[in-house]
Amino acid sequence: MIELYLLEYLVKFHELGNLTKASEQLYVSQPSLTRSMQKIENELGIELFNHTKNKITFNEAGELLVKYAQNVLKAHDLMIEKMHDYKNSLSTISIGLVAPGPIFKYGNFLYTSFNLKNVITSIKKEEELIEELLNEKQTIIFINHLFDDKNIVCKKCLEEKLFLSVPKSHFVAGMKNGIYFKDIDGQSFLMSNQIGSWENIVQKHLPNSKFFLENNDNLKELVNSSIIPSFVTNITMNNRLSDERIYLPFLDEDATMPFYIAYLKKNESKLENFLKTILNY
Amino acid sequence: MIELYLLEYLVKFHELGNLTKASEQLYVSQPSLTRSMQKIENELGIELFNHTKNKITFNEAGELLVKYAQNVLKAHDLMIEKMHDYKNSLSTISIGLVAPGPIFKYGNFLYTSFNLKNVITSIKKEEELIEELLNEKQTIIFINHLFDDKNIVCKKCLEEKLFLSVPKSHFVAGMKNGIYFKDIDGQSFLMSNQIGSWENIVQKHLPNSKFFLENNDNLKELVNSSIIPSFVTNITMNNRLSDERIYLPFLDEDATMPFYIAYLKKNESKLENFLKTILNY
DNA sequence: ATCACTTACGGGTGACGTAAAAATC
DNA sequence: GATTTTTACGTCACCCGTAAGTGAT
Repeated sequence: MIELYLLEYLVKFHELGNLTKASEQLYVSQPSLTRSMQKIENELGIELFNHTKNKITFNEAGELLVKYAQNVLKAHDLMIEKMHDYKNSLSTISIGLVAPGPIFKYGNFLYTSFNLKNVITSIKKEEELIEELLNEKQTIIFINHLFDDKNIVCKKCLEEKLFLSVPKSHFVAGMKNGIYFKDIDGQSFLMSNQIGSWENIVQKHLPNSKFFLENNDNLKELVNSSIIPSFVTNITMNNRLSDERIYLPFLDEDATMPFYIAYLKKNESKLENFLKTILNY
Repeated sequence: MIELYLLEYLVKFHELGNLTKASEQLYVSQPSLTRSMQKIENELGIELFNHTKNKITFNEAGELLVKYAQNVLKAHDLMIEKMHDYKNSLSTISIGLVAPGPIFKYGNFLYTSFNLKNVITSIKKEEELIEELLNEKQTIIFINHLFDDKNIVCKKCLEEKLFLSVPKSHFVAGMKNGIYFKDIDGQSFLMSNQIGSWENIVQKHLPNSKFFLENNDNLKELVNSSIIPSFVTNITMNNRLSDERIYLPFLDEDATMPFYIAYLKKNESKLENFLKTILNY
């Protein structure tokens, strides 16, 4: 058996054409390379090089060996790469959501509950999330309805409630008990472009309104410097409170969005810490 | 870099399911295998096994690694095999002949002149041999005519002369000076089935004769126990002489067959010993 | 004189085997 | 009690680096 380190030396020597240069790149001494090449020749019992007094070059057999040695090293490197990928996948968790609320609420716990390097979150339709959970493309999903399946655990974990955010000067600012969608239909709104299933709800109940979609990075700043109404929820409110604005709860039933957490039964033990944390929260 | 011996241990362990059995087949101690498996785990930084107190089994990552490790070992084995094939080809010489005479005459020198494991001889038509020599499918060919080519060396080396072999009772047995083909046309003959270009000659000059073709293994015995005429040559005569028979030279010009040895100029140095031996013989 | 390869020599890492312990069946 | 894995420990192989040697440019 010709060990990989020898094949590595051989290929590097072939690449650079002389032992001295190869030894520098391999961080070994040059005599060590001489010995290694001799060792390969002895082990195979085939002359691989033309040895002259101060020059060593590959003969036909040596060139042939290099070709195959490269394949062996490639196979080894692929193995290492795939195992690292696998390891990475073990420390990666995929969270799927119908709306971003649960991430705002629970995001921090993901990192404290696991030894995670990567958290992948994606907002998708409920049916798609369920399919991906069953295919193990998602580890945890947050959906709006109870889903019953023998392989899945699904529990209610959260209610997100919608609030209207208006400047104090707005004509509805005095309605402290809350308002209904119909009271403000036709107005224009600043709104996040990543709200998932909330989008259906506001468009259904505010059919005559216009929405200025912004990504989350810009939204808060825009809202604070504008008199246009916008939305917050009980979850996002902590981050977005502004003294200049009044926050009025929507009183419609649809303005309360339930979240159900779902995961594969077989992952229950892995997720134990996280589940304990969020369900008691 | 995970060295091949570790991968070999891993795969054998996977194959046999426990370290003790694997250690027996690998001719190492069992603790050595324990250490090796730990070493792989450490090097990859991934848990590969379920360690219980007296049982160690592969987990998902371990199974994955085995798959890739098998590929690496396969690549290594292929490399070794191909290099051995190459080595073997270096110690193989192909001799092509238009007729078997030169092999009878020089065969032994092939083995004493080279470090040969394999000598491949084949009897073919002259044109085919020349083409194969140019394609390097033949190392040396023996043909009946001088062939001129800038890459080829071609020299006369041998004359083979045909003799009739008849029982003492045969009607031509008294013609001590020799005979002509025409004197015995119409007779039946025992003859080797591997005579190459001699076949054309006897069939041309003995158009009314019948030939019983036998392989060389059987021929001598058959001839000795029969009264049927047969052939020998100055080369094969040494092996086939029988007191019961008379050997008469054919006097026709065609009964003397010249042989020319031909080989590629670039191989001259490799063949030096052999050439020196046979050309002076 | 410099460069490139080889040989010689001494040192340290690490892979090995033996022995013993721990745990399961 | 037998089997299997793991830990402990001492030994030895072998791979390495330094230094010196040999030719070639």
